[in-house]
Amino acid sequence: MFSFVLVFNLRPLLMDFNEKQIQILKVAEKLFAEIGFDGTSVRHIAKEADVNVAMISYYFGSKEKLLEALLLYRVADFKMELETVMVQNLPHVEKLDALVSLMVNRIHRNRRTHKIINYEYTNTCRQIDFDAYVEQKRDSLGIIEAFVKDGQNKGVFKTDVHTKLLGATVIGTYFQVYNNKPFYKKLLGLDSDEAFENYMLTSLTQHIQQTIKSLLLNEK
Amino acid sequence: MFSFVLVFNLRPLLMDFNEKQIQILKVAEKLFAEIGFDGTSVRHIAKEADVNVAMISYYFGSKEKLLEALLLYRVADFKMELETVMVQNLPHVEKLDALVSLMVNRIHRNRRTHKIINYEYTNTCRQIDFDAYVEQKRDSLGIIEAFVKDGQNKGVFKTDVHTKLLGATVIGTYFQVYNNKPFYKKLLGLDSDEAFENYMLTSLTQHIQQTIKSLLLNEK
DNA sequence: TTTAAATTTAAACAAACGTTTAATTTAAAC
DNA sequence: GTTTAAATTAAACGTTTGTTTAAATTTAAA
Repeated sequence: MFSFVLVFNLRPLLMDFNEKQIQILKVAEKLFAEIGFDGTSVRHIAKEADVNVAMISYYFGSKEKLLEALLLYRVADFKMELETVMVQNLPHVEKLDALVSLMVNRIHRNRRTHKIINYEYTNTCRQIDFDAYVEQKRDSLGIIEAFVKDGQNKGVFKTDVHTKLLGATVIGTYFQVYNNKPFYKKLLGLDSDEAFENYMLTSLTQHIQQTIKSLLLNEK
Repeated sequence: MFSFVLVFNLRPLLMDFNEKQIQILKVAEKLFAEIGFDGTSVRHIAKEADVNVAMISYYFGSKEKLLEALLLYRVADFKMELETVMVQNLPHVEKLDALVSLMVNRIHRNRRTHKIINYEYTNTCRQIDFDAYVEQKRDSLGIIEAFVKDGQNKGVFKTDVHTKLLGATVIGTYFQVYNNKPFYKKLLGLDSDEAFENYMLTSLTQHIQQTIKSLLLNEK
């Protein structure tokens, strides 16, 4: 009985999209991220996904609802499972590193959808539902805040920190580099997309870890 | 003879736009930033700027060239005059604060155009000239790098820092908050646009200063 | 006052847009 | 084999798009 209710509550999160629908969603994600929501035509999506134009309306209802479906499909994966790091019996310093690393990895994995959201979230004309995104964001920052407070109570973390802005520094640094890819590729001497990708997951991650640690840790 | 050549070289930077042209540019900047380049129609710009639609083609040639004119018009103001801070006879710590403060203020003043660039720079479909932007960015980072290196040589700054990524952390943190304005307004309990604006120029600036300082300064 | 150039306008242009239609094909159930 | 629903298609829908045209108006120099 209980599991029955559970299934129905999770249904919109499980999102039983069929193969063709997922195919469309993935192409839409790529194109929306690359050339923007308004810059991408449904015909372009249809062609790239190798389906008829009408299929988009048939499956999703409209272009806007396609975007909403994409958010529904992806935002579930935004969940960072910060708790799995939190419950580990690690020193605060290492926990902090693990936390930042997890954040960067998750954002990197979903960078396209994150980029779309960053573009569309403040667009007041559109009527897209961002509640799930906002909720995820709030949850993540809440867990971080609790962790920082705990560290502060135990005297490991500094207290004169804008805790609520730590997440902005992590994600912001990532996206400032990602959104200026050609510039940073040249600046950092990365001559291939693979080298850039690799840099994001090693040196950049390390820089962000270092940033957050030096903000929070009392000097030894 | 020499000044003659100089005038002609500076002409595209001086940008002798007339009042009506500037009126169009300002409206375009606002709309491009709010609803995107593709989301904004030339008729919308014309209506808001109270001019005939044809005036945009008449003055700028096309919608894309209007964007290029806007970049030309604004990017000149991106120049941060970091040198004026640099030549001051201040301790490195205070100079660092002044530097970050100047960066945030400049970015804030030009946030709309910066936002447009962040959206369009990686859009491969469009054929917009971003050379001036890239050059400004490179110059600014170059000056910062030199300053950091100087501080490191004098033993004031740490050496194990990703110097080339400092700018990304400053600008990235700013834009992560700015691009999620509704979210952060709620999170930070800012109930008006004025309160948000004020927060950006006080607490957020302070947070970024603190971030960069704790990355660079050796503990006393 | 005349003249020529610059500005402004309403209307029209073809192309592209998101969406719908109605006919056809596919696939599964009976 | 027939039936029924789902999937797929090409074509057409009415708008909106950026841009151009050609006429009208304004401006400023002659």
